[in-house]
Amino acid sequence: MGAGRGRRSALTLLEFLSRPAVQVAPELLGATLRVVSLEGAVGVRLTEVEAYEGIEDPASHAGRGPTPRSALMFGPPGVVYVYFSYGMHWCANVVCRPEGRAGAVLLRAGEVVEGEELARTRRPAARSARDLARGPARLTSALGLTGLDNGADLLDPAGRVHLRRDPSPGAVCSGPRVGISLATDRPWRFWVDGAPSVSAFRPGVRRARA
DNA sequence: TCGCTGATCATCT
DNA sequence: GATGATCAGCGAA
Repeated sequence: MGAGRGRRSALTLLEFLSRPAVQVAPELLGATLRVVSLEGAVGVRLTEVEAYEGIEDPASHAGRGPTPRSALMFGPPGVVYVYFSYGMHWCANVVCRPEGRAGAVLLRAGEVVEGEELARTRRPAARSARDLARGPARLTSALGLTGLDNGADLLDPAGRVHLRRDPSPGAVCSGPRVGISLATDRPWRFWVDGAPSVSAFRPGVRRARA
């Protein structure tokens, strides 16, 4: 923690993640998430995230109080929350706030900065490097995270998931969250201005009934 | 490049 | 029984 580097660097990772997701999310931009496996390591520099809070946030998995799935969001911070989406994709969050208060930051997009070859084998459909981790399910897939990693502890140096913050991510933009149909007025999506890996904005649409 | 659609199942009402 | 923090593939422009 050098002098003059801002408040973010002065906080320990635990203190950093103990705050509300809305505060953590924009400062997570530029950070690198690194996942080590038997196949190798993949590192992704985050360019887009979304904040989800607790019972005060209807769009959050924790919006109706703890359920078997969302219980992790009410647990201690620094834990990875991985959930199964649309019957086929995994999406990853970083849990925030002290135990008992729910909050999480959804990892929406990033740039692969380590292990690109391994990421490509996991994402054969990607047409270009920027497509490797463009979108929450793609990002999670490129990193090799699945439900087996649900509950993994970022604060454990011996664990296989690590987070390295970056004090200077560049200009940060914010806007409405993607793919939700509740609380769409909250500008809790944050991204690095101009980053090519930022996913396209799509409003949440309810599927028409058959 | 844009827009639409099918795939597919855990979770919650 | 309906919904959803999505993606890939396709056809049209």
